[in-house]
Parts: sequence; structure tokens; C-alpha cells
Amino acid sequence: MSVTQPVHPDNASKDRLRLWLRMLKASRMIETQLRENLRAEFQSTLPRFDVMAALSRYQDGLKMSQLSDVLRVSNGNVTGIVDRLADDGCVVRVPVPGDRRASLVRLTKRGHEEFAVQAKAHEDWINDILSEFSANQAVTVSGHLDALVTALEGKAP
Amino acid sequence: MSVTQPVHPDNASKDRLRLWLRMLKASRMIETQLRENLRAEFQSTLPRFDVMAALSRYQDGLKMSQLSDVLRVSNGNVTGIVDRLADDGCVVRVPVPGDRRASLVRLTKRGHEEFAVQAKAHEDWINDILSEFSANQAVTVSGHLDALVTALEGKAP
DNA sequence: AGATTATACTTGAAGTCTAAAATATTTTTA
DNA sequence: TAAAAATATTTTAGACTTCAAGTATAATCT
Repeated sequence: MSVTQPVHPDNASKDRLRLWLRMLKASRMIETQLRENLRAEFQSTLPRFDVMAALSRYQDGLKMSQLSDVLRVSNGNVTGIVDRLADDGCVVRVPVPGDRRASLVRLTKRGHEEFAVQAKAHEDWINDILSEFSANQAVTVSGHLDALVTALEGKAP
Repeated sequence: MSVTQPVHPDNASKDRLRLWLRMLKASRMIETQLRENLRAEFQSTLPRFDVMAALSRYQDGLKMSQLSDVLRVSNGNVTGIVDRLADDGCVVRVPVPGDRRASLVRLTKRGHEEFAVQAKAHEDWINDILSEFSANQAVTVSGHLDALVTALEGKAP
């Protein structure tokens, strides 16, 4: 009498690998598309948009290190992006009273207006790109990914 | 008489946006993790790994232009990555008989060995990172993403 | 054949990204 | 309080990236 046993005991590993490769491919394609749209319509870039989006969520402003934390890009990187946004008058660096090392980065009025327009366009682009997913599917997969992100954050906080 | 109508007629748009933001976040976290692992364990990088993975799938070797095609990175970019891999003795440029412009890039014996180890580690890392997903879930979500990728490829070929 | 066009690749400029070193400024410790 | 440790940010070095221009070679046209 034989015991029923899968030929590939750890097939799950391959399935997960495939999932990752698909996810990577999809993300890159979407990113490329968004990058193109941002450049064509607003002469802007994804990193700039990301920074503005973060600042838009935190009306009181964020310190450089908090920004790089939220955006998960390196510290030194944020410097350049914020520099350029400041040049364009979209953000300002506000000194933090009592700590001369730090400064808060905040959206200017112009930055807010600019971002409002871009955010709307961005949502429309995504809605179009992801039309493949129904609202229900979107919610379901979001849930999985959220759990994944939470798990990852728990591993190396 | 009032008609029953949802307050947010295009809620799906928000759901899809959330899906994208989660996907982006998850992808970036995973990429960062992989990058770190590759650097710490193999003193290598993601682009290098990608090139070796491609060459591993095409045992007969790939021309530079084919490589840049498969990897979807620019032509000039591949030159540098292959240069460095060649310096490390992981790949060689083999002249194509009958066409002195082109050369085939192939993994060396050392490159093959190196990649075998890295690929195994890579799969294990992913299996660990994505342990949140069951094999079934992985397959299901893969399916959605695949459909998405196909749809995207159909839009701008 | 000789001139044009196309292909394969490399080079160079300009910019982005990460990780790590350097700087400046608190905060903590002995 | 002086020294050490921690924090916030910038600077730097080097890999990666694209795009445009350049070089060499091959294929095509007249």
C-alpha cells in the first residue's frame, strides 16, 4: 500500500517564485507607464511625485529622515529630490526650533495645487491600467499584499 | 421616490489605487531585501543576478542586443554590467563566426557554478519572504498578474 | 563595385540610486 | 562638565540607468 505523496514536496516554493517574478514584471511595467505619463503631462518624475504624495499625507511636514523612511529610499537620495522640488517652489525646508540639525519639509501652496492635479491624473491612470482587476479582486489581492508588507515590516523593523 | 445609489459611484478606482500602492510597496520591500542579501552573501547586485539568470536560461549564449531585449534595459547599460561580470570571470564574450560586429555572451563554468548557488539562495529567500501566501494563493494571484501583464503588453507593443 | 542604409555594439554625458563616510548637532554618560 | 554615544542630514563613491552620438561591420541598392 502506497502513501499518496506529491512528487514535488516543495512545489510551493516554485509557485511563490513565479508569483514574485510576475509581481516584479507587473510593477515594472506599471512604473514605466506612470513615469512616462508623469514626464509627458507634468514634466515630473516618480520620485518627485512620491515625495509630494508623502508630504500631502503629512500636512505638518516631515523631516528628511522620516521622508526617506516613509518612501523607503536612501537618505542621501531624498536630499537631491527635495532640493529640486524646493528649486521649483513646490516644497520648503522649515527649521525645527530647538534642533538645528533637522528641518521639516512641507508642501508650499503651489506644491499642494500642483499635487492635487497630478494625484487626480495618477488615480485615473491606475484605474485604467488595473482595469483587469474588479473592485473585489483588487480588495482581495490588496489584503494579501498588506499582510505580506506587515509580515516583512515585522521581520526587520 | 429615491433611487438607491452608491455614495461613491467609482469606488473601484480607489480600490485599484490601493492595490497599486500595496503592490509597489511590497515590490520595493522585496527588492530591497534581495539586494541586501545578494550584496551580503555574494557581493553581487540585482542587475548582475538578472543577467546571469537570463544567460542561464539561454545556454547557447545571447547577443548583447538580445540580452538588453530580454532584460528590458537599454543597450548601453548591458555593456557595463557584462563588462564587470567578465572582469569577475563569470561570463565571456564569444565572437560570432561570420559577423564581426556581434558577440555572444555566455556563462563560464565559474559563472554557472556561481549562479547555481545564487539561484538556489534566491528561491529560498523568496519562499521565505512570500510564506504569507499559500501555494494556492500564489497560483491565483500569479494568474491575475499574468493577465494584467498580458493586457499591458497588448496596449503598447 | 561603390554608395547608402541597417545592424551590433561601445562610448559619453547627465542623472538616479544605494551604501557608507563625513559633518554637525544633540543627548547621554561617567 | 568633558567625553562618548546617538541623531539628522549631507556628501561622496560607485553601480546602474537612459539616451544620443560614434565606430565598425554587414546587407542592400543602383
